Amino acid sequence: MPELPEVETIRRSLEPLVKGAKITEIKVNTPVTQPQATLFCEQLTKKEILQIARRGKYLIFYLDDALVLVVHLRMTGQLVYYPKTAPPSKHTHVIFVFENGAELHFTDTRRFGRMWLVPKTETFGIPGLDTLGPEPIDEGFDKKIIADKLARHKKMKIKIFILDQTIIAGLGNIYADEVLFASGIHPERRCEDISQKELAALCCAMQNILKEAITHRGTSFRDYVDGNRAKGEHQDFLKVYQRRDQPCLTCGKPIKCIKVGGRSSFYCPHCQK
DNA sequence: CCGTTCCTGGAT
DNA sequence: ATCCAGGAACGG
Repeated sequence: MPELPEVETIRRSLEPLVKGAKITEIKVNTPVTQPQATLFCEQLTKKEILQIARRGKYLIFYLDDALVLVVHLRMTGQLVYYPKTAPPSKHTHVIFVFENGAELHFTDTRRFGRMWLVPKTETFGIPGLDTLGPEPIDEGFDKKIIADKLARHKKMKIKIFILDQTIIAGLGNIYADEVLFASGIHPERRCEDISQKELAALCCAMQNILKEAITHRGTSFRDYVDGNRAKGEHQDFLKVYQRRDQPCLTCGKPIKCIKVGGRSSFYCPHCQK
């Protein structure tokens, strides 16, 4: 489940490989594109990749000719670069072939991932991308940016709040649990009960943990790999996620798992109030 | 604002 | 054979 650190790691691994690369051919095996395959391929052929950016969990490929390719990997999506032509796997949905013979494969077992080809304008015309909240690892991200939103969602559980991409961009289930543990906040606390001090701690934990996870090249729990198919290391540093019944690394009491908003939520009942 | 849906592979 | 994993869109 690529979240901000994983998507950023993919961006960093891919950009040096495809910057300046010219697309000579696109193969679409599954309808995961917008517009549909024929138009998608037609518009993308002969375009050059100028740079790759990221917003939240979205990858944004800037192309010449004022076109933008946006990719969301959702749960199991992968974007892998092959220096030479490579055989597609069972779940390879889109292949970009470059002038130098290299290929970029989009594979996604669960087919939740999506690609959009849009003109370069101020907004992308992609609802989830246009409404994204602030980047938690940007300079100047702090509690002032989200304090008003916290006040406007009094009854919302704090975990649901930080998972909401319109409030903060990039957190998913793994990092939401890790961030709440680091700030000593129970995932079911209501926004109205979060103090200013706790909000500051939460923002601080977000920046620290997401940056640390990027340093570790992301969390490879099952499917995630970067643009070179390399796994990350951050799974070795997780303190609560997937650690049900294991001792809390702070107090030694067993980690609990409950459902919050239908999502499994790991936390320490002693350290998180 | 909550629950359901999409989708497949792995666990039970 | 059935359940579960979860990001985001959608319906009530």
